[in-house]
Amino acid sequence: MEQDILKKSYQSKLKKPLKSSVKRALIVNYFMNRNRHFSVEELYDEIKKMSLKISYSTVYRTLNLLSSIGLARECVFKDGMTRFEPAHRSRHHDHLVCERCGKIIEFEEPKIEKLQKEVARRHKFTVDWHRMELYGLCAECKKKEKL
Amino acid sequence: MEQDILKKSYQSKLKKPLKSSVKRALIVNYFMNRNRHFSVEELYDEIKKMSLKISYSTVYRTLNLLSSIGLARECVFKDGMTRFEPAHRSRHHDHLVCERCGKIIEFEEPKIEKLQKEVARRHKFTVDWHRMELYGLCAECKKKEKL
DNA sequence: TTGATTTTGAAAATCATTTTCAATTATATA
DNA sequence: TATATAATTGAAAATGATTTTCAAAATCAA
Ligand SMILES: [Mn+2]
Ligand SMILES: [Mn+2]
Ligand SMILES: [Zn+2]
Ligand SMILES: [Zn+2]
Repeated sequence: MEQDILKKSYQSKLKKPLKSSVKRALIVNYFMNRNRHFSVEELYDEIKKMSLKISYSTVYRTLNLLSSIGLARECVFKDGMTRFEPAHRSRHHDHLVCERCGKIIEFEEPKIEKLQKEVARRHKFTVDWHRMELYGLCAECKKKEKL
Repeated sequence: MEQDILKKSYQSKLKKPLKSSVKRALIVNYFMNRNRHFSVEELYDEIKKMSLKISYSTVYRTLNLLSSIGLARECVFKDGMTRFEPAHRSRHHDHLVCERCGKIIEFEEPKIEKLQKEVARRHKFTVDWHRMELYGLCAECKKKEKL
């Protein structure tokens, strides 16, 4: 099951034994089967909906764990809330964020990535990671706008 | 004095009269004479250093005011704290952020901006604003690294 | 089983920022 | 100049997402 991936990855990096647990299994399961961003609240509500007990502490702890071992990617958009996405489902990408409906569109643009490296080189800067977000109106919201 | 620019701009947009005030003058004065980002704490400390009384409420209020009428630009980097910069001192640009020493380098890269527009068009998305930050090590920190 | 260690959740803490509200101040007008 | 009106201020409380604390519950190795 999914917890094994976690255990292996976790123990190899943090050398602390992991005990298996029902709560963590739930969270990891939700996580592994998502292929897009989700907020902490979204995950929390989903588990609550199945009438299962869970606390925010545990949710945050587990998500941070996944993040610390590189299984989860974190993004913080304009609204300031942390969202997570499984790193194994997609490689690096950037985001278009609709300020009306909140939709998040992912995109890759290798030409931009290349130019970013060029900018860094020009400043003798070593880039570890970056974020790029374009905010505005998505096609649907623009359509509604016109009525 | 500087408050006049503010008053004119503010009243034309928010049609509420602005009374002049010593505290606001201090903040606006600091703001207008900076040509790079500063944190709220930085400004607050600076005014305190001149042994002048000021409260964070007033600092936040005034900075938000400058922001709301477009005189200030806000950026929130990885650390989650809001920084401000005077909009009249420079046009749009993006940032390199050193994760070691906190240095912030500004850059413009028109080729990237053009490609961003292209991405947006491809998704029928209308971009209002964007942010792009490259995080890593600056040249100086890299040098120290090697010792 | 036992004993050691990890996990959990409720409640408290954090921390930047905002809000509240009563007191102070500026400004327009009489 | 005095007064009325409206804006400004700051202390303290509120906010809200996230983290921490800590005692109780669960897991696991021997
Ligand atoms: Mn994404
Ligand atoms: Mn800048
Ligand atoms: Zn939309
Ligand atoms: Zn540096």
